[in-house]
Parts: sequence; structure tokens; C-alpha cells
Amino acid sequence: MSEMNKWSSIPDMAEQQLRARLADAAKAAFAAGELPVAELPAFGVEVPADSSHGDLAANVAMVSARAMKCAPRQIAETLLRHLNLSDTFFEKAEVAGPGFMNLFYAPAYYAAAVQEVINQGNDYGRSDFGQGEKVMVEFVSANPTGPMHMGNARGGALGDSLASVLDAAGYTVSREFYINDAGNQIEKFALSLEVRYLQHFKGEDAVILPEDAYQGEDIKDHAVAFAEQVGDRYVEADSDTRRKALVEFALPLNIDKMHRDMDKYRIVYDEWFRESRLHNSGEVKEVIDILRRNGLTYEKDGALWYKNAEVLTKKLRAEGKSDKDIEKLELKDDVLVRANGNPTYFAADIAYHRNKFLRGFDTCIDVWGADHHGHVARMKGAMDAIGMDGDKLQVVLIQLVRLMRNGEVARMSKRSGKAIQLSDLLDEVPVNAARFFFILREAGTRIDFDLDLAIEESASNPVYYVQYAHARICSIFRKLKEEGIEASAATPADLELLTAPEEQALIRFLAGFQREVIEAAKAYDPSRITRFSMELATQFHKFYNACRVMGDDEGLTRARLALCDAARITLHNALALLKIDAPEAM
RNA sequence: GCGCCUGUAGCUCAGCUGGAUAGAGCAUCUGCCUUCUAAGCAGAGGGCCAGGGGUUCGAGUCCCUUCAGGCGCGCCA
Repeated sequence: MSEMNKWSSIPDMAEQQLRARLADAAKAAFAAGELPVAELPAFGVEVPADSSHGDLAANVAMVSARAMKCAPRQIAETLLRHLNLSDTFFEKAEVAGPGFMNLFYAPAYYAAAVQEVINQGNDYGRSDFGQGEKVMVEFVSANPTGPMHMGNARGGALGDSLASVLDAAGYTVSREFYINDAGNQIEKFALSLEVRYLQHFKGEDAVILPEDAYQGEDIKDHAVAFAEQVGDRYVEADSDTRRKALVEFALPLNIDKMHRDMDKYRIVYDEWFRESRLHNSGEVKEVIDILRRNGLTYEKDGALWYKNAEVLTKKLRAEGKSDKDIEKLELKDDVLVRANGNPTYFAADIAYHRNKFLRGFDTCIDVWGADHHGHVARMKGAMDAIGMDGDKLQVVLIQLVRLMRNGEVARMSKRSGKAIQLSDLLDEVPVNAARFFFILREAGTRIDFDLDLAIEESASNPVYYVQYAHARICSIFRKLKEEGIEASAATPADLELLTAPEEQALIRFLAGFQREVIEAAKAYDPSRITRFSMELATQFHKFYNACRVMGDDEGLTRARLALCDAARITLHNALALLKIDAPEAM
């Protein structure tokens, strides 16, 4: 409960004070014989939806009613009589509704909260909640056989921001991109390139592109570029040599492109991890051997199978599921090594996740497309099966993005007629707007991305609403400087002048930033920060319209300038987590 | 068929571990700039929180069930 925090937040301190004083009040009431002696149960302290109900509300009387055999309101009234609020952040308490104890902050609370933001500056919002635990966030990990798409754009923004949020919450975070540069899809890539290369010299009808090959224009572009560079000397070469040359030509180009796109999207990875490494190092073989030794494999139809059903059944039984329910799941086993001798993606992925844990990560978070959800349970199970802890593998599933144009689903780019790519998006939509949009909604919801709206009416994008608030604050300080006014720092007494409802609402909101970051980290949900930034902008705009910053009262002016500065810092730090610019002017 | 996700205002969505009269943006309508950025603010209308049961002081939130939509159940990744 008491998270000893070196970045102690003011709301946390206030809540602790309140809990301690309520416990004291109960003790006093017991001693006076005014309440039956009973253990004070765990109770909640929360921010009421309606500010007329105070700044914090405790439900201690309601949850104590049964044990004390006493009406909640009566318990609350008794506690109130014994409640001592001296030397706390509170100035008033009252009993309301069914027995809530409503507490009101004193001006000192608001003063302390503003001062805290200013003191911490760029660190404001950070905490050591995560205790330095090592966390890896693996995201995007797009297939290198083709260009990245809109789903990668969403996964990229969410994964990157999630990593930032975890970092701010005190975790040691690493960002990773997994490149599937081995296996079946590379074979398919090679075959597709080969057909296009041969077609380039012999004509489209001479060689037929199989239906299951990559149909995209990008393959043709690569083949043509290769043909222009080396000519027709691979036409007569044997297929293996030809395919190898084509892949060695095209794959680096695709990977370079992914680097460039991610760079433009402001995503910097700590590691680009290649699947081929796991095959070359023998790690794929190792995990297969481990599974074999653990008796979790068998051979059938020439392939080596993994006993997924057995592993998951055991796990689900341990979790208390009935055999009947488990049977309904129709659990299936999976192939590790195909009849042709090649390991499957699944086998390589087990090796990859083992590699992650062996690198010392306490938690590995995978950001996957929602269509991979069937893969989650068996991957966790496989971790258990090789002696790792499957619970330390966490998966965030991202729903697909639907592209809309003129109210209809769009699949193709209007200009090129090709499938819409991430790089098209970044060419047309400012990065700030694109990122903001993709981090606006939590991962599990399907979203529609309206290209026309994003491109043509970008000013209606809420990102500008938030940025405008930041620019507005900066303009106040700019004006101050232009007029040669040098405002000294606000004193605690100055800050206690912040008593207008709009001022206090803004401060209460600012003060909750650290908690919001922690909540976002716990839920693996960076979209909370996006919405926080929007609400913060609203609170600032309201304050700005209601309270003139530079006025006749010097103390109040200093205090309001301090509040502006606190709002600017908080807004800046929130946007920084999302890697969205906080402009000084618009 | 089985599993996962989703269902809240006309549209897009918030709603912290259950709390007091369910919120915001867009859209529609009405006001507010001779003083710090009107990309802003204030106000109005708009809801059987998909339906039905249950748990309790109290349910949009938890449990069961029905309905509707999305996705998944490969020697694909």
C-alpha cells in the first residue's frame, strides 16, 4: 500500500495522511467507547466525480458497517468528531450521502502540488514504481518481405509509447524489432523474386507467378532493379544460386527501408534481432532438444510435433478448469519440424523468447496483431515447457486499423493504386498527427483511420488542441520577456493565493500525472497518457479563459505564472512520452 | 462448433482496483476577442450503459445467460 517512492507525489502523501488520521480517529473513538471495538477494514479513498463532494472521499464508514453493527452515517459522524486534520493537506471534512467522508484540500495542498511540478521539471511524472525491473517491449516486427502497412503504424506508436511509459514508471526498458529473415516466408520471397526476374527477360507468360507467392508491386520493382544491375546472367543459373542472389539483393533494401520508416516515425530500437541468428547459433535446435528431453514431442507423418494439448491441459487443470471445459477447447498439437526438415516459425519463436529471458529480462512484452491471439496461450505454455516462466511473457494484442476514405473502406492508395504503406502515410500525414491518432485509443479497440480527414483537415485533429495549449503557455512567458518583466519565483504564500475553482481544478489534474503514468504502465496502456494530455489541455484552456495571468496583484501574478509553468512542464512531459512535439508557438 | 475481443448520446469513444445525479470530442444550435494566441471558452439539446437474470449497503464496472459484430482454430507467420 505504501509505495515508498523517491519521487513522492503530493496526492500520495495526502492520501497517506488521510488514512493515518482516519485510523487515529477510529482509535480515539474506540477508546472513548463511542464505537464498538472492531478491526478497521480495508477501505477505499477516491476522487469523487462531483467536486462538490470534496477532493477525496473515504468509504470507511460504509465498509465498517457490518463489523461494527452500526449505521454507516453514524460511524462516519463519530469518526468525524475525532478526526484531527491539523498539519495535513486538508482543511475540512464532512459526512455525505450514504456515509462517505468527504475531504477538502487546504490551500497548502495546491501550493505544494505546483511547487512539486516545478521542482521536478522534466522528471515530473517519473517514479520508481517498477523498481528497475528489466522489461523488453518487442513491437512492429514486420515481415521483411514487403513494405510496412497501417497496422504496423499503430503497433509502432503504441509499442513505442508503452516502452516510454514503462521507462517513466521506473522500469529498465529495451525496445526490440524481430526480423523474420529466415524460414518459409523468405523462401516465398525468393520464389516470388525469381519469377518476376525471369518474367522481366522472358515475358509475363513464360513463367507463372503462383497464387500463394507475393503478388505486390514491390517484388517486381526489386526484380527489375536487380535485372538492371546484373543483367540476365542469372537467367541460366541454377535456381538456388539465382534465388540466393535475389534475396541477398532485395532483403537488405527492405530492411533498410524499415529502418528509415521507423526513424521517420521517431522510433529508435535498442536491438534489431534477426531470426537467422537463432538458426545459425543452434538455439532453435536446442529448444527442440529440450522439449524432446522433457518428453513433449513425438513424430507423426514424418514431422516432429510438440504436445501443446498436453502442456495446456496440465496448466488449465492447475488453474482449476474442469476436464469438460478443457475438452471443449479442442486443443491441438503443433509442428516443430516439418517433414521436409525445416523448423517452423513456432519452433524459432520459442527459441527467440528463450533467448530474451536468457538475456535477463524479467518481463517480455510482445505487441502483436489481434489475429495472432491464437498463438498466445501456446507460446506461454511453451515457455513453461522449456523451464521458463510463461507468466513473464505478456502479450498486447492490437486490433486492425481500417482505412476510410469518403466513408468507405479504402485498401489502395489513391495516387499509386498500390496497397497503402506506412511510408505513404508518413509522406502525407505529419508524424505528430499520425502518432497521436494511433495512441488515442487503447490497443483492443478497432479504429478507423480517415485519410482525407487526416490529410486535409489536420487542424481538426485533437493533437493540435493539445499542442495549442502548450504554445499558449509559452506565449505568455514570451510576452513577459518582450515587455522586460522579470518575475521572481512564487513563494509558498503566493501559491496559496490560487483559490479560483479553475486554478484548483487545473492543479488537482496536474498533480495526478505520476499516478496516471503508473496506471498506464500497469495496464500496458499508453493511450491513457494521450487522453490525459487532452484533458490537461482542457483544464488549462478553462483556467486561461477564467483567470488573467498578468494582473495588478504581484503575488497572484507570480503564483499564476508558476501554475502556467507547472502546466507547461506536465504537458511537455506527457507529450514527450508519446514522442509528440510540444511547440512553443503555433 | 469451440475460444478470444468488442457492444455506453446521431458518429467516434472515456469511465482508476464496484461508489453519490453516466462524461468528453465531432456534428447541430446560442453566446464570448479595444488587455497574456478564438487552433480557445461558456451554454443548449441528445442515453431502458445491447437484452435478461444474479451477487450487495451500492453494478456501466463483478458472475451467469441470450443476441449482434470482429478475429482465430494450418507441416502460414
